[in-house]
Amino acid sequence: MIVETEAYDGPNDPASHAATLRGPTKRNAVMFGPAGFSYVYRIYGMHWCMNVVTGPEGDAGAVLLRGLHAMEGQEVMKQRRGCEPLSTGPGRLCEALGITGELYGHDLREEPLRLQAGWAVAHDMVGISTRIGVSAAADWPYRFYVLGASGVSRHPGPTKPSATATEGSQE
DNA sequence: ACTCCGATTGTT
DNA sequence: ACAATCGGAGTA
Repeated sequence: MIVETEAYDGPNDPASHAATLRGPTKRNAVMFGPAGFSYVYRIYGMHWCMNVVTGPEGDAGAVLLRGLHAMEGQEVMKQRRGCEPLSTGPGRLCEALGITGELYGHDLREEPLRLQAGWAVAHDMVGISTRIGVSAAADWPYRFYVLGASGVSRHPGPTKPSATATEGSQE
């Protein structure tokens, strides 16, 4: 169950891998395609991160998967990870699920990796904060997470005091 | 061809 | 606070 995500709004978003580019590159090409496909990329030369492409074709929107609450398969996940936590954070999440670059552009309606509808989450259970690890558009409140859920990388929000962004404390 | 640095994680 | 580690993107 996905409990933490971050939104990236393509060319409109300075923090997106599709920002400021005239068009698709080899890496971000899948984001310009239809929704429901996976955008997997390598970060810091060692970790994989996965996005779900969103929006109509040509929009290059994507949602980064940052936190997962395992409901089953913990044993396999633990075997892949080798240690805890299992799927807290985008890199760990991919390692726990065995997601690699081979799944770039994968149709998430098909095996071996499918995205299925979960349960509605009440508004007062959704925390909002700035995105983690991004320097551009650092004040955009595009991170969403389930309050108190296990699998969320960080509950408080931004490390910096800023607090200009909407926090999960209210609403 | 060359340099810079990142949507991270784990250790010091 | 800092290292690990490498390919994408920008510059020459």
